[in-house]
Amino acid sequence: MISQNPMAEFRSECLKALTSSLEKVFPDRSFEQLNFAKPPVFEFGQLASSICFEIAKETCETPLQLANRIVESMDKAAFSLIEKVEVAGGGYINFHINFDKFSAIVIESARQLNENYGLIKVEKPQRIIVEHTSVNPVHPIHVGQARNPMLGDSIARLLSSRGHVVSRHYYVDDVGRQTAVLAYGYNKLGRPKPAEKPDHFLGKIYTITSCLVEIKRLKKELEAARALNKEDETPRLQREIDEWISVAAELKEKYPQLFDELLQKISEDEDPEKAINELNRAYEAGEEKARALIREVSQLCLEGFRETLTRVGVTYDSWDWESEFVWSGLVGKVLHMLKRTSYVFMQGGVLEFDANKVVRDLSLWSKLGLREGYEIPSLTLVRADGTTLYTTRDIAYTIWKFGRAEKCINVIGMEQSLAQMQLKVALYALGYWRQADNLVHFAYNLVTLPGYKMSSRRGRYIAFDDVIEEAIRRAYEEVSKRSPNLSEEEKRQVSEIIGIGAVRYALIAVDPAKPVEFKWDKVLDFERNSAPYIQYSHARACSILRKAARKPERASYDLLREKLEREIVLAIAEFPEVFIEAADMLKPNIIAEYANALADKFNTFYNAFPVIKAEPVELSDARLALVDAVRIVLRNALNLIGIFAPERM
RNA sequence: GGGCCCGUGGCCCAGUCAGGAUCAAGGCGCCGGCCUUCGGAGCCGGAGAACGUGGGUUCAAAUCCCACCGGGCCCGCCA
Repeated sequence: MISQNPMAEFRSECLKALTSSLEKVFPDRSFEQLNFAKPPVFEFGQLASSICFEIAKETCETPLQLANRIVESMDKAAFSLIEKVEVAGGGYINFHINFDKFSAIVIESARQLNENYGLIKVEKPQRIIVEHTSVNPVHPIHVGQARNPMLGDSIARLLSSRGHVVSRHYYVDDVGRQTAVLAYGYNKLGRPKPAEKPDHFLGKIYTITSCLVEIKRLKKELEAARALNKEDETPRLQREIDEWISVAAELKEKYPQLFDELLQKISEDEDPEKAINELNRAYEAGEEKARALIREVSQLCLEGFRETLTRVGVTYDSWDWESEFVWSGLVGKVLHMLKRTSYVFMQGGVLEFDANKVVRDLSLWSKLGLREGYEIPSLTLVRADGTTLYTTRDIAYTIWKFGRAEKCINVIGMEQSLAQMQLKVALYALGYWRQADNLVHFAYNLVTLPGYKMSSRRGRYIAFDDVIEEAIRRAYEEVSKRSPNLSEEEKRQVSEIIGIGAVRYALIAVDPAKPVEFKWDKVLDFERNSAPYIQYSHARACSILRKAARKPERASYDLLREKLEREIVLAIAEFPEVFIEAADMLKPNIIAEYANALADKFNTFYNAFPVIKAEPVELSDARLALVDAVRIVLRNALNLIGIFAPERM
């Protein structure tokens, strides 16, 4: 017998047993929603019901007496996967699995379904767009931002394995000030061909340009403040100038040649700030020269991103250029639609969206998870110079996405929660109720550096490429030390897999709501509770199977009597349910935890019992099959979070 | 000032949304063992926790409710 989801079979048998017994004991009462919990320890059985504590309130019996009556009236003859039912504690009903049967089903199911084991499909697949990464193409991706593609890609893998039709989108933010700043500096330099990875090269140009322009702007502001005798403004401005000057000193130190060149070229300009704003305006207007320049820079930067992300196993189905939505008139159309609602007003020359009025009129508080009466700030839609803002364009983009999917998941840092909420409110205001309900902001917390705050504008960050490089370097050292027999080629391949796995694992294993503190030793961990540890356990399993050099054809699963063996069988049986929860609740981290826990059990087993040399051969074969099943589940779990499972390492 | 998120042994972290049972699960570090088998990136044992504080709900609270304290983020004609 083969089962897609063995634990669900056992659960449904328990439910049937409990329900029919309850009907006998309480003919007049109906019971809805009977839940089973996993008992704290294996000896208490594998599923438990605490229903008696609830019913006891309505009767004069104690939970214990009730539990005894219910268990007594169960039809034991109908048990198949249930070995026995016991009353325990103050009135729990504990269901024990019949492992003689169950082990056979679980192990054979995992082995036969193989790469499909655990990946239960939904009944009604949806078209889902997962938008993730979307780093502005003005500097290399840094570790802080890298958490995004790791989470986004894992979510996409989970949903796709769940049977949904998933499309991975990268939203290229080429409209806006930052890109204009970079393009301005790049143009000043005469559009040089990068001699290094393009995003790293452009990152330097962006930071230096941004810094120089900022200093110039602040100095002008300071002069103006002095001229107008605004004494209260000057100290703040002076402080800001000082700070940027120290950033400039850092940059000059790091990139002397590039710095001097940009300083000289930018000094020639009377008002760089104005030039940048003009470039931004021209680009939004779709003017040819601006288009050519900004697209060239952005494309160049994205080449670098693509290289980085492909290396860690992240790819996209669509690269959506923000500018397209402006040029195609979609943003304008959406603005037009918004203007026709009663939720838009002019204030000081800018167009504002009154999100709060929408929330009040439509009573959206509970939908947005807010306290009733909370006032949500308004959103500026259009600048005084007629250019649009990020969130405005995002409204158009979101509507576009919903033309292609029923559900949209935006993987975006939690610092953008308010903007994402305003975006959602705008959809409600426009009458896109279904879409708004299906717009998910998958928020995650930051990656922090112990010493200082990461700031891409100040050029203070650790590039993701450097982290990957370092991870692979350390993995190589480790592999060379531990597996000197591997060929040079194999060592390189394996260290790439291990290094990248370690990084991916570190960035997704913690709850996304919590911040990750970036420490090299933590991210590049090769000990327990890490990708390398799980990969190692997988390689060990492969090694046993290789050494055995036979198929486990005479396995007698009822010989798997050890508690540890049964715990492993149980863990394997639970994998499909863990997967369903991870996919439906968007929780990639529980896959990481699960894989780690299974690897723990497997290593303990490995240490405690012989497999190949076990006697009799029926037991040896059963253990071999168990090892094979563990191998399959570890690999499937790792693959769900984008980590390869090597057979040797 | 308002909103959102987080607070679990020296450090990191699971469990909190769907409340349950013996010691609140792991990891790092620390102490002591295992070079006996199939890979020591491993295994076994030990010390170490008022689950931020105070109330409340419940037969039962790390988990739900209220208040407070501490930390982060946001409240821009940035993204």
